[in-house]
Amino acid sequence: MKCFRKDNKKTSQFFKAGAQLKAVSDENRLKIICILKDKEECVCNMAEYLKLPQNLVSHHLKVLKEHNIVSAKKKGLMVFYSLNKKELDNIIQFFSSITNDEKSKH
Amino acid sequence: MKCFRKDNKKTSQFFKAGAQLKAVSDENRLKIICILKDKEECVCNMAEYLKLPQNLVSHHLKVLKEHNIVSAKKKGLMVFYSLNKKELDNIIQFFSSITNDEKSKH
DNA sequence: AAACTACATCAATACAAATTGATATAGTTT
DNA sequence: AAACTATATCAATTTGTATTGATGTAGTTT
Repeated sequence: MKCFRKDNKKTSQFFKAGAQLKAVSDENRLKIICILKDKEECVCNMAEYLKLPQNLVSHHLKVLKEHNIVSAKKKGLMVFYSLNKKELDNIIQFFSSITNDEKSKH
Repeated sequence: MKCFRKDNKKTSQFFKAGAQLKAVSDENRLKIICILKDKEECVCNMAEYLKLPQNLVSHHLKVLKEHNIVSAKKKGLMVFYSLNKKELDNIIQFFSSITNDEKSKH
């Protein structure tokens, strides 16, 4: 299996891709991504939309930020989050690449 | 947030999509998908490729099967698994759809 | 039918992640 | 500066999931 023969624990492309997919595969984080689809938004609004406590939303945003899926910028008291579309595209592309073999493209 | 206002727990599209993404976002399961990318394979070969115990591979295959990502067919003693590419495409499409807003297509 | 092979299941364990509640911090308003 | 607001962090708890080891089962070979 040449596609993962020399994998080495945490450095494997599969480990990294899995971690990013995992970051994205939580129900609440998917909803956050949906909220941020076409606008930036502050934490308190998202908490209201999602009907979730503020600290929980903060936590999920932290996870997304750690995986470079969202960015934050502070404006006064509030912190506005936005999507890093490029990173999302990368995730989609990696996933597509390992699921679509060449042979089936005819 | 009209995109999830009427969500009802386990029936939400976000819950379902999250569950499927979760099924796919495990390192070993990504490797299994990679193995099955362009051929079907039996459990014992996959276990050897992955250097994982057979029962663990069986477990991961079960998770993938529960989410309709792989199919199994028995041939004699062996069980051959194959990818359900259509389901994978669905996952990719759902994910693409919530991440790519219309406005950005100009 | 006994021994063997490939796979699945089950119970136990270990590990990781989501959620909650309490508190801290930074900036704002009065 | 005191009170307030928005957010982040921390510790504790709960929940979920991966992994392991032992055992069961179906089909095969001798």
